[in-house]
Amino acid sequence: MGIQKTCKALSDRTRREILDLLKNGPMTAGEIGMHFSVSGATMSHHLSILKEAGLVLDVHQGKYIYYELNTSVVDELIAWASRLKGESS
Amino acid sequence: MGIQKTCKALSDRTRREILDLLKNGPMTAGEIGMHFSVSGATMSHHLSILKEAGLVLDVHQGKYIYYELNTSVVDELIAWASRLKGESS
DNA sequence: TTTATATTTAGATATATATCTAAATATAGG
DNA sequence: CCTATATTTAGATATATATCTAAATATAAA
Repeated sequence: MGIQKTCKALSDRTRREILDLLKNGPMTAGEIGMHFSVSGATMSHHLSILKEAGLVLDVHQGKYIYYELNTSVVDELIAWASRLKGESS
Repeated sequence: MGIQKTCKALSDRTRREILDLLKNGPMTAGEIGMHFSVSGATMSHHLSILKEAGLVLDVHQGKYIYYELNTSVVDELIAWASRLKGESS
């Protein structure tokens, strides 16, 4: 958590695109991976960074792990950026 | 410009702190540098990345270069984050 | 023009990161 | 238990980045 991890997580294009995908609702790691031309291991790496940053939550469901967007951390980013402009939120 | 350069620029702690300093108004590269324990060359590097991202503007004034926060790029970041949540702005 | 100050650029280096393949772990179903 | 599928972890590698010192550029002032 924290703005450091949030910004680092967002500094990679693939990870931002993962978040864009998750706007439409939770997806399994495999489903997410199908949208990108990277190995499963690389996808797992990106997901773990997004999870560490709190930008996604993971829900274990049987054989699958569903990932979903965590908007509260997005709100924290917006709040940080707003303060830069001297605004309360 | 673009969200890629913006996020990369924000992914470094020193650069975020520079932006925080600039909330109080424009400062010269030297003044900014005095707040950090890095060389002038390193400070110049950070300022160039912030400038490339459009997060700061530079105003040459005689022997000095004043840097100031460019809030319009901060607005673009906020807009991008808001769209992640499915909001218009 | 010469000297001093402000800032950037060049070149080097150590650390961080994105990626891969191969192996390990977890769960489901026969 | 055994096999198949989903995902992660381990280890390797190439690129990117943050930092430094030294040199270059720009402007001001003597």
